[in-house]
Amino acid sequence: MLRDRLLQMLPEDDAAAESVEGLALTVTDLAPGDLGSWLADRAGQELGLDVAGRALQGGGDAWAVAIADESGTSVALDLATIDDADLEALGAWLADPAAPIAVHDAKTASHALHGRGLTLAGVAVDTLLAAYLCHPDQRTYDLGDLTVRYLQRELPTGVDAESDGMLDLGLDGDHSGARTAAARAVAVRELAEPLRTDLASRGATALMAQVELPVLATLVGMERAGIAADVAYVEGLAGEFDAAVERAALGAYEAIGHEVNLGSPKQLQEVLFVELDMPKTRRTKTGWTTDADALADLFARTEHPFLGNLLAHREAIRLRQTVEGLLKSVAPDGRIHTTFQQTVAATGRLSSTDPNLQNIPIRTAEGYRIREGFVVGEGYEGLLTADYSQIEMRIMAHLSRDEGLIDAFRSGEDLHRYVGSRVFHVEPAEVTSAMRAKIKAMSYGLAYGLSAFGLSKQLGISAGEAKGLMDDYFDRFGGVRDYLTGVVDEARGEGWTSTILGRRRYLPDLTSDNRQRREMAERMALNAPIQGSAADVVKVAMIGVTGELERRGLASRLLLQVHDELVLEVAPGEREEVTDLVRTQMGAAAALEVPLDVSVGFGRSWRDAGH
DNA sequence: AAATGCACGTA
DNA sequence: CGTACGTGCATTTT
Repeated sequence: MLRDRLLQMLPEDDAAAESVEGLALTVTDLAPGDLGSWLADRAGQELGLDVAGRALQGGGDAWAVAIADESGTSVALDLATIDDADLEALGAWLADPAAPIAVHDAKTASHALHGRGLTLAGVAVDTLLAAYLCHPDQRTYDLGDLTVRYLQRELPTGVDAESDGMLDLGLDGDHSGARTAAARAVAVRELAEPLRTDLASRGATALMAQVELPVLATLVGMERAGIAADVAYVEGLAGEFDAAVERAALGAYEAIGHEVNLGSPKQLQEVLFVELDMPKTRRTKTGWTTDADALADLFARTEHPFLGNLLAHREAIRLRQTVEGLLKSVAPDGRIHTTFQQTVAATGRLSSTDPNLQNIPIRTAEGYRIREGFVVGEGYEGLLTADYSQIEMRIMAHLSRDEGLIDAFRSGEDLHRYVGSRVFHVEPAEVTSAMRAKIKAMSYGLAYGLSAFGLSKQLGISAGEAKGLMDDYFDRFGGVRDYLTGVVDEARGEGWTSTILGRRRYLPDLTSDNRQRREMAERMALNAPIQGSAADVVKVAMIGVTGELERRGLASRLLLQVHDELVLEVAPGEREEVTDLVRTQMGAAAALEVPLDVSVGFGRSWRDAGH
C-alpha cells in the first residue's frame, strides 16, 4: 500500500527514481501511523539504515534518517518534522536489541537519534566498521566506494547532501534528497551480507560483534558526555602563554638584530646556517632540520641566545595553540566533546579529533598545567583516572612467552630494575638510575623495532655500546628476540599480522624489493600485534566498565580513553565502588600469562586525578 | 583552494 | 636507521 503511494508520488520521467532500486517518501507525506505499520510489516527482516546530518554540533535537529527493506522500498525521515506517533514507532523499533539492522555509521546515527530521544540499541552490522575490519589497509570507507567495490554499481547521488551533511527533506515537490537518502539505505542493507561474509572469512565476526560494536555504543556515551572545562582558568593560561610567546619572540629578535618569522623553518634555516653560520644539522627533504633536538644540540655547542629564545617560543606557541583550541571547543554545556575515530588507526587503536584529547601535554611542567583545566562537572564528585602500567611490555611477555620477562612481571619487582639486574648482572638494588634509564629505553624501543643505531642515538652512547647492550639483553631475554623475528617471518608468509582477538593488519610491503619499504613494513609487523593487542584489551575493559556501571545502576560514567588510560566522572558517594569496579574490569579484560596492573587516581581535575 | 612538509603533543 | 595518531603553520602546487 505504501509502495503504491510512493509510486504515485514520483514523477515517471525521473531518471534518478529508476536508478535507485528503492522509492522514497518523506515523512510529511506519511499518514500518521503509516511508519508504524511499515516497520511492523518488516519485523524480523533485516533493514538498512543511514543517517545524514550534523549530530552534535550545529543543532541536533538538522539531520535525516532513511530506512530500506529487502524489496528496496524505503522511507526517508526528517526527524525535525516527524509526528509523535511515527516517532514513537521508530523509537520502539530502534530500541529493540533483537531488531536486525544494518547501519552505515552507527555512531553518527546514534548521536542523531539521541538528539530526538531515540536509542539505537541493536545493530547487526555497521558497514563502516565492517569495511574497516575487512580492509584495514584501505583508509576510506565511503559508502559510495563500498557500493562500487561490493555491489558493482554506483551509489546514486544528485543532491548536495554530502557536502553540507544535510538532506533537504520535506521541501514541496522535490524529493531528490529523500531519494538519495533512500538509495543510501538500500545500499547499506545490500552491503550487510557481503561485508559479513568478508568478516567471517578473516575470522573477525566475534571481534565485530563482541568488541567493536559494543565499544561503539560506549563511545557514543563518552562523546555525548564530554568533559567539563574550567574556562576561566584556561583563559588565564592562554594569557600567560601568550605573554611568553611575545617575550620569547622579542628575545629572539634582539639576539639577531632583526625580526624573522619564527614559525618558518625556511627563514630559520637562513638565520641559523647562513647568517649565524652555525654547524649544519640533520638533512630533511628541503634542507636542514630545525627540530627541538637539533636546536638543543646547537645551543649546547654555540650557546647563542637566539636558540634559547627560539626553543622557548616553540614551547609557548604550542601551549597557546593547544589551549586556544580547547577554548574554541567548549560547547554551550561547558564541556568539551571530542570525537573518537574507530576506523582510522591501522593497529586498532582509537584516535581522537575535534579536539584531540589524546595528546594533551603531560611531560613538561608548563604543559601539565593544562590538565588542571579539565575538571569534574556539576553534580559529580571527582574525576578518576585508571591506567594500565606497562601494558605493551606485558603483552610482549605474554606473546613471546619469554620466561625471564614473565618472571619479571610475576615478581612484582620494578620492571626496569628487574630487567636491568639481569642484563647488567647485578642485584636489583644495585641497578643505578642510569642503568635503569637505558633498560627502559631499550625495552620500549624493542616493541617499535628499534635498531642498535637508533638506540645509540637516543641514549647518546656509541653504536658499539648500544650493540653490546642489546646483545646482553637478548642473552637474558632470548624469547623476546625469537618472538620478534618469528612474528615478522609469520607475517611475511601469511601477508598479515594478528592480535590476541584476531584483528589483522595486512602488510604487502614485507616482500617489497625496496629495502626501505620492506624494513618499514617489518617494524610495523613487529609493532602491530603488540600495540593492537593492547588496544583490544583496553576496548574490552571499556565495555566491561560501562556494562558494570549500568548493571549496578551507578551514575558515574566513562569520559575519555587515552590508549592505556580511562578517565571517568564519579557521582557522589560512588567513588569506592567505582574504583573497585574499574580495577576489577580492567584487570579482567584479558587472561594473559602475566597479571594486568592497574593504577587509579582521583581528584577534582584531570591533573589531580593523574599519576 | 588543496596538497605537502615540518614540527611536536600523546601512548 | 622507532610504532601509532592529530593539528597548525608555512610553503608549494593546482
